Amino acid sequence: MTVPVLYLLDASSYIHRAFHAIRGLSTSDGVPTGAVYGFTQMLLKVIKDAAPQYLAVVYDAKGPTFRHDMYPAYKANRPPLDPGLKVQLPLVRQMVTALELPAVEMEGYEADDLMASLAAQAREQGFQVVLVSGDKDLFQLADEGVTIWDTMKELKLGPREVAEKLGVAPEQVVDYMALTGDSSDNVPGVPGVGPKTAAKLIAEHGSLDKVLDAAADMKKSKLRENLLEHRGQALLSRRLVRLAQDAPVRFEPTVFKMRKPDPAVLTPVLARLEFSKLMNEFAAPAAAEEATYGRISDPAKLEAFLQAAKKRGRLSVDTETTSLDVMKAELVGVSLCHEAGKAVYVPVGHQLKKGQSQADRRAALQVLAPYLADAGLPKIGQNLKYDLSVLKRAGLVVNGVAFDTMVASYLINPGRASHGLTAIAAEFLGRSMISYEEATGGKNLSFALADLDKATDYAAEDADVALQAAEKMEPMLQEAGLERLFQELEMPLVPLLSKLEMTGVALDVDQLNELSKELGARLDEIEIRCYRLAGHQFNLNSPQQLGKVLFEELGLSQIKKTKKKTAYSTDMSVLTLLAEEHPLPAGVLEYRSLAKLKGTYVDTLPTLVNPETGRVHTSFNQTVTATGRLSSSDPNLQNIPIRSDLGERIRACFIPEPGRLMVSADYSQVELRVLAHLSGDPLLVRDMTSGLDVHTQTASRLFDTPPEKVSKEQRARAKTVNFGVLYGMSAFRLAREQKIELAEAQAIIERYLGRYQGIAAFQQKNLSQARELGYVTTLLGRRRFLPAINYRDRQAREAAERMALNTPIQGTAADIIKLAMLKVDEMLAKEFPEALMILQVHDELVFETPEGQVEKFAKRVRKVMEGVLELKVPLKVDVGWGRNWSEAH
DNA sequence: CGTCGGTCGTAC
DNA sequence: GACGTACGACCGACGT
Repeated sequence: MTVPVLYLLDASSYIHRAFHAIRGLSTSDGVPTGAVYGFTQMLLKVIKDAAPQYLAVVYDAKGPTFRHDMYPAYKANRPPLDPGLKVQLPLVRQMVTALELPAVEMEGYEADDLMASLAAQAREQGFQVVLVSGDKDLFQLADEGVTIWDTMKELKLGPREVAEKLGVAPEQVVDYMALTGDSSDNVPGVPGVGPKTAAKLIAEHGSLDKVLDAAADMKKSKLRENLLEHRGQALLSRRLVRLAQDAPVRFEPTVFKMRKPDPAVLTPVLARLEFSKLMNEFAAPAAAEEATYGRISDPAKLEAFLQAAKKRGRLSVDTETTSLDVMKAELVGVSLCHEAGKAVYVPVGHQLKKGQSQADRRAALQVLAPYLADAGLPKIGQNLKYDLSVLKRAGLVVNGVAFDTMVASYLINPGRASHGLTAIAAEFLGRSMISYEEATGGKNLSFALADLDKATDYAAEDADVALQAAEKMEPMLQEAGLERLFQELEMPLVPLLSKLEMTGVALDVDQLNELSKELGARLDEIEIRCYRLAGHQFNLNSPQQLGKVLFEELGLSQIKKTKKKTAYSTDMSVLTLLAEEHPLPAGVLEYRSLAKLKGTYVDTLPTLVNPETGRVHTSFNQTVTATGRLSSSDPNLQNIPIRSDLGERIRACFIPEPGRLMVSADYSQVELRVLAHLSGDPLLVRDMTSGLDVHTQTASRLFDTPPEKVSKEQRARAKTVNFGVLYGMSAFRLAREQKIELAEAQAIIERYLGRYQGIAAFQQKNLSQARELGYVTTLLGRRRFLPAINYRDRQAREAAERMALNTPIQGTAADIIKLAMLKVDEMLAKEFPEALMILQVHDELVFETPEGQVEKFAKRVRKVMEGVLELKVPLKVDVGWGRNWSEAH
């Protein structure tokens, strides 16, 4: 039979090391978590590597110990506990508890003493003991049954290794340390005696007592005096470093037996700490019992359920489909819930097995339709935009879209890594959920093929969790002052975005294909030219290979390294500089710009045209950006080129239906106007109101030149400064951008903030708010947490400062255009029912409208957009139109 | 053969 | 050692 092994883990040793090793980790709302994370990782590593059967985490006593009675100055040199660490200590205990690990602590004793005492008892009961710690105090315990494992240094120390390391046997370690002392614990030892001398003395005489007895006869006068004079101090030191093996703890194998953590307990702790990676590892196993939720296949029963929902005044809705792509997804089932824990699933498109039944699709949808369309029945759900689109395609209109948990989670904390329902369930309800894989029995299997019982549990749970999460979130939105933003802006946007996505935009595919051929030919030429210049073929798309050619073979000047310093940078700025030395970089630049546009847009866009609608349907994501902007993906239509000629030709491929025109309306200088409003700076407000050119005015003030005498170059410089202010620019960057000395750049920024004192004050206000409250806000109260703003890590802190300066501006601009989308949509419904909103590109809205009404349409759109909010400066909108998106600009 | 981090480049 | 916010193509290392 194998000998059982007990692992005793020194918590403090690892907490401190983790705290210092991992700086700058915190939850997205600002609770530091580096020490907990590091500690947990280390703990899991021990569990994984050693697979211990018996283990305990051992803590130091919170208050003084018996050593303080012996020696009041014990550990007196320790600086006070860092507050960032102090707040994590209870979190570590929570984590250990949640992992269901046995823990030991005792008033008056340090962890080392408890470990020594437990080890002694475990040895008597026939256990081997491993002391998991980095603390050398424990070396004294090493013997044939006790080893010390320092996981950080990957060291396992038995008596032999201790003897090798210190030069004395484990039982001599206390005597040795009595001579050397321990500066971290303020144990004095004997002055002038370090590790070398101590080891030599102990080896020669055998013990401390014998060393002290022999002191008087020693030859080295300094050593002799020190030993004689500090004899008492040495004896005291030995008492301090000797671990108590008689602490009143009891080793009971059953108590120290490892258990498996319960996901239901662990999940909420991991969620609160935002340890999402660990959360995946500990995901709850399948709850593969019989269905706990109900299933409805009888239309009459569905009717009754919906009547109850109507009476209760709310309905949580979730759809199951065959695809994540809404424009391809077919409805498979609908889950509904109006009372926590009592959701139902209505399958309408499953492939059934023998003996199973589902609702007749048409009958079920017919019953559902009036309830979904009932604006007086508030709808709740997760990512309702998706369900709205799916249901719309199934012929069902949804009104009364009241509470989207994904959107609510985003407003409560836009910085969270995920606003998925699983994350929300963990964070707000402390529960885990059935995974899609479990429900369908595979990763990418269609939901229509899923086992009906599993599908029911999975689907119904979504509706149930959304309902319950919404109840939790509602008061949190109130508390944070986000209620109006949620109710009046973000929620009304949900159906509008659904509509926008479903509308899509038409492409001139023939033109794109033509462009592709032309670009292909030009790329071939450039490629050949580049190979000739390099002397051989290589992959022009590989920065790594290019770096080798440029810097190793051709010997061009190395200008900068990449972020990770692993390679030479070959980005645009570098190649532009190198173009003066050699013709190859210019060729690569040309290749890159063409290849980029060809690969990303010209060749890709046509493949994304939906065969049913003949149009491209992007996703407008409402819960992605940290500032409140929308983002666009699959494809991203918010970064279609505009600056180059080729970009214009790509934009020209975005076209309206025949007989209609493309209309583009964009806010002019919206961020500067927002800055003027938020800061109230008198000069900027005056400039933005007067209609004069704002960059010329800035140049005039920066360079002490009358506006009419401002040169083109001065205006351009002022423009970059104005932009820089919006982004929280550093002097360093400005100097590089404008190719001027750092000192000059500093002077320009100082002069700017001196002239625009309202802006300087606004910046200070944002910084202090972020430091004190931990977040910044936009005009409509949108929040962004910036935990890093109080970090010691300078780079992280300064990045957070720039975010604190930029976010209120960018976020307010986002608030404004979202408001504009809603107001324009209302206006369109009343006045231009044939017009369609097509795209939003941050400060621009794109429409298509019948040719005949375009001028009147443009006028009305401008009026509505300019009037969405009354600011200290007017909002200005430019409207253009044409036969394609390019012409509309 | 798929995943994922790094690099680069487009937009506002 | 980077002025803010995104998305995505491509490469190449890494793990299965």
